[in-house]
Amino acid sequence: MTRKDLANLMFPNVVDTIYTLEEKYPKRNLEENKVVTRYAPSPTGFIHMGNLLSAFIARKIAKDTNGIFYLRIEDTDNKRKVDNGITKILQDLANFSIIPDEGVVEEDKQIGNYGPYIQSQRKQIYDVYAKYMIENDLAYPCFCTEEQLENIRTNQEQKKERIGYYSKYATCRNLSIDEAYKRIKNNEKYVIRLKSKGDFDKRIIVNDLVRGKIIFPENDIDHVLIKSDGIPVYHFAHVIDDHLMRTTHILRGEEWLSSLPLHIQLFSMLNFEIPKYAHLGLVMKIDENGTRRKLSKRKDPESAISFYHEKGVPIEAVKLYLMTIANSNFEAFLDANPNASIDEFKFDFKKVSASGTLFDLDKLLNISRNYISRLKAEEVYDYTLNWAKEYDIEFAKILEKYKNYSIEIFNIERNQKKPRKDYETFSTIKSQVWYMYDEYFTNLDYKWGKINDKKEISEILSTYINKYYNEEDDKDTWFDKIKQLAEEFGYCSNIKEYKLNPDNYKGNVSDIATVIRVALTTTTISPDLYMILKLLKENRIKNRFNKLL
RNA sequence: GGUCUGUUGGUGAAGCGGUUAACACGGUACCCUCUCAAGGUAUUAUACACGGGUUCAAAUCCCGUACAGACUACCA
Repeated sequence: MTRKDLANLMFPNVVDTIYTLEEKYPKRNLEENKVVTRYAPSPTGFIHMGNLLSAFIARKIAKDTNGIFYLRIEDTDNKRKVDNGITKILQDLANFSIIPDEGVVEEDKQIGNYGPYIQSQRKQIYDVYAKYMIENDLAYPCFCTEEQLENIRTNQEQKKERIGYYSKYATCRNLSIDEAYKRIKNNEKYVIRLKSKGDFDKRIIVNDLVRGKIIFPENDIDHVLIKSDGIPVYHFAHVIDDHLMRTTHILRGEEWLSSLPLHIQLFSMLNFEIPKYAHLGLVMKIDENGTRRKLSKRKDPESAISFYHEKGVPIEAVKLYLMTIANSNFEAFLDANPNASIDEFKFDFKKVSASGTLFDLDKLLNISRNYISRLKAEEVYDYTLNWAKEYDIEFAKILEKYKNYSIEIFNIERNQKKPRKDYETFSTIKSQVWYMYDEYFTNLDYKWGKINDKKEISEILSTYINKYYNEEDDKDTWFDKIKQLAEEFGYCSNIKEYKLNPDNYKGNVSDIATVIRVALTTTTISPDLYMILKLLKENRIKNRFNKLL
């Protein structure tokens, strides 16, 4: 019995060889500096912030060099698969205009010459390499049961030894070929393990694009390569896929750093060229008890992309935020080039923070606020309407009914060098403009300011509307009249003067303006009162005043 | 237990052997002002985890400690 016999028994149907695969998936015909990256998620539900960040960067560096960004689906774990997993991923990506050049582009559509791009469809390919490794004594079948492995583990824990299947603990590595052959013939369950030649006392130096040189002990653990169901584990699939798909740069989270020695070892054993690696810091959050921890898909709603959709944060703002945490000099770049797009910014690995970034919702919302402030009123209208259609139908109907009027509302103090920044997200807009719509102007709760005497309020309002109000007035005329109104009631029309001699007056012009403001909006806080009067027009102003007279 | 990574003001974060240790968000005050927002000005924050070394010089290099995180699965 030879290794070849054993390999044939284990893989009777393999037709390709490692050489024919090299021909099928040849080196990409790209210039030297062009980068091939990928995003390789598992279809386990929505995309997590941290993953989105790495997808975002992967696409960015591919685009920066006119290279290729592709999408591969890593679905080797059946237990964690969810329904429509691929569609969900595609949707989230599309929302952020992260469109793959190659790979999986629809639930059941793949493009490109390096496929299939779904791991569950690549079994024949993995088998070729597994067979090769068996033949060449680089891997072996292991028949250990769960209990046996458990025993090894507890044994090691007791002796305070390193945990894992290695050297003297790796009993199956010494099984004879005949024995293994016989047991497989007998239909015994087995996995295929790496036959590691690594020495834990020796060091290897690996290079990471964001962390620089890292020194590791060599890997001496006989990791599982192929599970008992015949499906490879991540490590094996990663090495084969990224080689065959000719990925040049691997971007992934820091959680993979520890397995890098294994991956490098695998690349070398298979004579693959080693790609460049960049391990990104994890996206963290502060826990209730004040400690930092990885942003969790399960526990933290803000880790879901949909959270921002629901909140009405513009996607562009999320992208700007991601870029600022991806490259620390992006903010400075934006400062210097306020109108530049993200595409014009060059990503630089040297500017990636190695420590985990704390996810900062305030910062994101601030970016959102700034972004919205730079939009045109029509754009604000469109975005808000889209948001409302999904989350506030009633408001959506009102927006549609009063389209032009709404745009004028959104336009208040917008067309100026420094526009107002009071809309944080699209979901907060309604609470800031509701009073401009008569439909919402019911069940009112007036919050008066300094002047709260009903009689005085009535007198001020009726005097204003009868004696001073004129729809045609320009802003200066309007304000002059407000001043006159103030004087008439014994309030100072000049605030500076009032501040000098407060005792000579009942109050100042702002108190009078506030009465009008509250009568129209119920609140002392609003945008430019002149614009509000302009938009409401005479009849509606009178109606609102009459409610109080 | 083992391996690796990280630690700069309230937060994010520059800095890579010589700096008054940037900048942004936030906080505070004042100015502007019909309110608010914005804007302007100023201000704030005891900021380089700790202890050793190397050096004329260390936030920056080395070692140790502490803390945090990741990995240590037939999950990715």
